[in-house]
Amino acid sequence: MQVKEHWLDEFVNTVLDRFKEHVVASGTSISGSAHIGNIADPLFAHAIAVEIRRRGGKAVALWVADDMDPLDSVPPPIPREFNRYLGMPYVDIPDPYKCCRSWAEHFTREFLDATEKLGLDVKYLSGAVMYRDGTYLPWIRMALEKAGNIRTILLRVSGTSKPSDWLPYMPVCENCGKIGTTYAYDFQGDKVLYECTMDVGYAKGCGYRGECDVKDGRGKLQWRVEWAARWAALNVTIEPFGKEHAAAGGSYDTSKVIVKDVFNKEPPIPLTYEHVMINGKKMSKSRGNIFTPQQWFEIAPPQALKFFFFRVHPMRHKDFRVEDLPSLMSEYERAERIYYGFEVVSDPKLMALAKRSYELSQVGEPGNVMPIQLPYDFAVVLVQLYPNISVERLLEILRLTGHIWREPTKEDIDRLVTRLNHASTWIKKYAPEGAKIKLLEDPSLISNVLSDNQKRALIKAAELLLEREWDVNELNNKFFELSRTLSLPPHEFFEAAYLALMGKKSGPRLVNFIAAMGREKVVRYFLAAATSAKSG
RNA sequence: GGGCCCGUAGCUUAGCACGGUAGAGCGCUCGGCUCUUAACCGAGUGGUCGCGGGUUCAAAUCCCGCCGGGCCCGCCA
Repeated sequence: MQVKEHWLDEFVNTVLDRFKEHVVASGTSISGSAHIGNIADPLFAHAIAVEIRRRGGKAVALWVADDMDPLDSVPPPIPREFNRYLGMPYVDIPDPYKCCRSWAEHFTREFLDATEKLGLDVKYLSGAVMYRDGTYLPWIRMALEKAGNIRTILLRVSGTSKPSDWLPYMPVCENCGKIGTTYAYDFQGDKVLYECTMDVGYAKGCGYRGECDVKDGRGKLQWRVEWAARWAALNVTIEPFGKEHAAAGGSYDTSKVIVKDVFNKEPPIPLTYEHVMINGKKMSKSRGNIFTPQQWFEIAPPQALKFFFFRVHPMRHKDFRVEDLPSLMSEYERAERIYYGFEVVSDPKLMALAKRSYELSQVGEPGNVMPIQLPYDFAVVLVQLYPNISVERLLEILRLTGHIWREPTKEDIDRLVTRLNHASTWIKKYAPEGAKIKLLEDPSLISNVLSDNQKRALIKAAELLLEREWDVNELNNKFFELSRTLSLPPHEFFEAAYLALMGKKSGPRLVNFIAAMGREKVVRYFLAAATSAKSG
């Protein structure tokens, strides 16, 4: 039986069967801060291109910023004053954060910053620039000439009926600057006649009538025509896109007919994917219900975000729950161990898939030696026990716990420190209560669940702690001795200690915990838990 | 009105294109590490594969129909 290939490799098999040279396009609307789901487009485009090249084909990956689109809602936290720009193209709207020349530039930079961190080698193109520099010009002219044909296609494929004078071009209104509200009804040569009279819900036309020269780049093609024009202009052969475009009668269905019948070119091979949801709900820029790559990079490395996408088939639903990040991270760490042969999986298929998912998730080539791992969930405990832990102390602990199996390099140490920072941010911003190490407010309340023997042990332990500062291993031995002296099974002593401190039966290694808390404070907790029952 | 995806152990899921004894991880339980405690190791535990039909010697897998969950298109991109 043949080993099942990773879905990406299977996809590349099918595209290489068609031809050996490819242009892989992707595109994103610049409607605000991107969310992690928007990364799928350039991520897949890049990975496909890399794999085609690896197999001896030719491929380039593109990412187009759809920056001529009209603003149709102002996403939080951008102030409501920006409602006055509704209907205008993103390139003409000021930057809400005032650091860039325009809205488009700001959010494009933000997006490119994320693709760079993810190591995505995608060629950046701007829609607005392509309208200005003539890239789209031949296709705009053709679309105007064959507008009747396009109207027929829209009606037949998507059931959208347009008036008989409708043209697939949206000029920017010279008077009010809006692009979403203009209606182009006639043209002579490159001059398009329009009236700014449309009411599109989020914006209303100003009533101005004018004309616009398509060579000036002050306008855009209607989306489904634009998409087809982009394929034609850039010779796109492959494009990943979200399933909203893939529905029957949706934009892919329509654009593929337009590109064939109107532009006389072939549509790209699609790779459709399901959207990423957050906490079981759809991410929506306009509702502000998003998780951004920037937020991701505060709590986890870029490789893990890539892994999130590559580990499952793109058509599967993916739900990101930030409180479950540690389990995603441990899956990633496991894939890393499998990749480097430190862990063996009995099923060769699973093993191959884990390796390949790991490999695809790297930024650049994977290193020769496995990085020293600090499991995310362990990091979460460490940062809570030792909020300001030094590198020396960290290495000492990791040596004790067996995580360090070779001399750490500078890169290893950087990764470990980054991991601690990530874990610490995660704890502060997103951790569920269960992951937090929290001391009891009133340890005396716990006394009624403790046995007399457990209370005696806590008192003895408190006395021990008062004696002097102990070495952690020494203290650990003392705790075992103490339990035996009282004929108390050691685990009952430890349970009592955790109950007294946090109201739970287990916790991080007790002696470390005590060292982090400070012994005086621990003594107070132990005594309170052990004594108050008699008085109350 | 139309389309897509998902439903497999308490949880997360692999397997489904090409039918052949349901497989992991987490959790849980127990044990080990002459002393263990949110770190390490081992074992055990656990599934009417959403439901009902059909095809077949044989169905988680193929076909039809339902149910439940989610998303999308039909307005704009």
